[in-house]
Amino acid sequence: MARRRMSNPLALAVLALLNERPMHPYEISTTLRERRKADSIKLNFGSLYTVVESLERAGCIVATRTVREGRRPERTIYAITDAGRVELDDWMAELVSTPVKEYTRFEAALSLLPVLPPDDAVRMLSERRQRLLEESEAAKATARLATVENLPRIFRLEGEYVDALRDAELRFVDALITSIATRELDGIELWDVFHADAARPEEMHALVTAVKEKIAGGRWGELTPALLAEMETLSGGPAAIEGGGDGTTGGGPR
Amino acid sequence: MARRRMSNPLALAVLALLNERPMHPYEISTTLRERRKADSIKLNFGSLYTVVESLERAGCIVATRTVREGRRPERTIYAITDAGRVELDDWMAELVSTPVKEYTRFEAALSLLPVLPPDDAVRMLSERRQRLLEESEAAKATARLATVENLPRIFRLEGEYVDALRDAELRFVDALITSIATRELDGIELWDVFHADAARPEEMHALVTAVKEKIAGGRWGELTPALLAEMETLSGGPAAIEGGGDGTTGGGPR
DNA sequence: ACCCTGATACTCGGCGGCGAGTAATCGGTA
DNA sequence: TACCGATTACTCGCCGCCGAGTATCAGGGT
Repeated sequence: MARRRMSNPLALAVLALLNERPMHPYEISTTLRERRKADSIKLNFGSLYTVVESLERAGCIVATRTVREGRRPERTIYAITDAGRVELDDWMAELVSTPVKEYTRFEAALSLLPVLPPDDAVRMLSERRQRLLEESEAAKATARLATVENLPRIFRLEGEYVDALRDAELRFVDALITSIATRELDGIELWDVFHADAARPEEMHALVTAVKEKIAGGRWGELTPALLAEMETLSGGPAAIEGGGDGTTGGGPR
Repeated sequence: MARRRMSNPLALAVLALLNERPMHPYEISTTLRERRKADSIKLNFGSLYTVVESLERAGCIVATRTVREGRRPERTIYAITDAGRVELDDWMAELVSTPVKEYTRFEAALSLLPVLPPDDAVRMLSERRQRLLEESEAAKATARLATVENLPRIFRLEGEYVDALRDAELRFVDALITSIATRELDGIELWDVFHADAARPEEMHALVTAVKEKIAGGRWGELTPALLAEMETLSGGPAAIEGGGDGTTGGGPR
């Protein structure tokens, strides 16, 4: 039991299917597609065979027999082991009970949004908003159809989850667009400045540094939960961090 | 320009920083941490150097000079190119304007939730709920501190985004827990049945198959937007898909 | 004068993901 | 019967990701 958990959720899906009955990898893949699991768990052939092999090495599954029908290629049939069943339960427990940070592209883009001129940002955010609206409509239609077809909600939980997240993102994008367009967004004048005067990187850098000095007395980039805790435990004034600014490596806003 | 876009958002962050001024990779990494970008963009040393090398191959950045201070290891300083600036803008535009499906662990877990007994599921979901609540509190505190410290909202957009998503997830989990605990969840009797009678995989499989037959006349797994569109364009009755059940592998449409 | 810690600045080997490629068979058609 | 495309069932090799490891130096303490 000294092994580290696999990271690919596809392995979890494999365990879940083999927990129903033994299968060969190709059947696993078709079943996954048939049950729409592939919408929630990234599936492709290469990874599937990699993952199966790795599960076998870990002792979670065993190749029971290889069958050949006619002169078709051999099919290796795998079955789950007791260790595999334990792993399945443990892994599910961990995934359900413990939230972990996931890095999304849009979050990355938002953190770099100031590299775009505000006008462009509004235009692109509006495009995103439009696309999200369309997806949301399609999702609602699918949900209606699911109801009509008597598909119990149990089998659509993932769908409802992504729908909920999409709607939240939609509201966020909506509000963001408005606050930029109406120029209510706090700090928008800084954003303008990055794209107005600073035609050359050199000047831009000077501006960024100047801005930095004005925020929190140069202690920018230290607004972490850790710092917060520190400030609250140390009763009294706002925690004089050693030495004002550092000067050297100092960079842009954030 | 015949190259395909890189997939690692870290490369985007590198471009964004080099757009301010030339740097060497290690300084990029420290700056990224300093500005808290590493909270939104996965950063580690290995990937950083891989990504820099790959950007250089693509002509987006160039090594301008290598400096050595004292007998320290050499520092290779990179600068962005015109092609790199174009790439930066294009990539940002794409990320902001086009939503793409991201696979999260929790979505995967939800899609496999029926492998857990309902009681266990409630317990684990409650644990998640608790953890999310704590994260949410910490986030609110951080936000307050940011306000106090005069950090303009522009530089906290990513944070507000993840906060919004977390709150949405919290509401979803809350509702889910309730609907399972009160047994209002549609289809919960099926869920019970998986864990009640079926002590052995064989019987479980029989049950699953039986259930499958009852849903939408065996056409389970076909509830896709594509099918929906098809049904709506073909005016008239609910689109008699060719032949009732297919029996064998049944490949769902997609 | 000596050591120890921490920051600096990468290097390297392995592993996992992935998608194009392969090869055989089945079913329908001319 | 000959052919074509779809389906079945994988294989292979590249490349990106990653984190532990390495080597150097500055600064502070004793």
